[in-house]
Amino acid sequence: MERPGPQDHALAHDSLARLRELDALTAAPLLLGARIERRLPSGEQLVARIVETEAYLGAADAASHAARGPTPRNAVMFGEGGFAYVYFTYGMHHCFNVVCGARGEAGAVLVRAAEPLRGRAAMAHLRKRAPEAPATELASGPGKLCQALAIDRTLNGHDLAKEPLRLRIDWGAEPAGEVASGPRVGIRLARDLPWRFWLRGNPHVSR
DNA sequence: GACAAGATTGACT
DNA sequence: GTCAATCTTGTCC
Repeated sequence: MERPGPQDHALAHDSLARLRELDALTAAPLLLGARIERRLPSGEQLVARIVETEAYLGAADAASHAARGPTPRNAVMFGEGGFAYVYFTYGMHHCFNVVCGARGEAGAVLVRAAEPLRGRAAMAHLRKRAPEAPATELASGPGKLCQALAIDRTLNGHDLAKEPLRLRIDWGAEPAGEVASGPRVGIRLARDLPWRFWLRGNPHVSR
């Protein structure tokens, strides 16, 4: 492969363009191993590697926010792939999703857990944990991940090819480990669908 | 305008 | 294992 250079940004953008061609169910396992890069207002760069995802579709998925059509909250899910869908829930937590599919079709991949690669001390601070807190406590759940990476609703609809929140996907990479799947967590409807994916044995996976 | 539920987490028995 | 915290959103009146 080419070494990183001026085309780096363009390549990153192209890699996200592929998300517009994939539905969330196809993309969810493929996003395992992808990197989230978050630039804090201070300039510090945080990096984490995705280890757990869940797929949410549109009308065909009763558990999805988009199951009953567009609303102000889920509008981003109906847009084109490669953008962030961030929502607030339980009065205190945010959840970060990667929108998938073409404009008009609803779908997103919930990023449930990630492995901190860079900026662990800053993540611990954002999580209100001691600097020496175990890395497995920092982003091992959707709410924790958003707290550790300072992701909130101001990033809803954000283009993930751009600062300050970027997603880097190496589509050609070998799977980062054995991919396991099972029922999604925390939902009431459609609990039988095995649309949750994780890297088996990875200690940063939730629960 | 009222109200129930929620793609969670952390503390506690 | 159980449970409270906390508030936005969607739905129904």
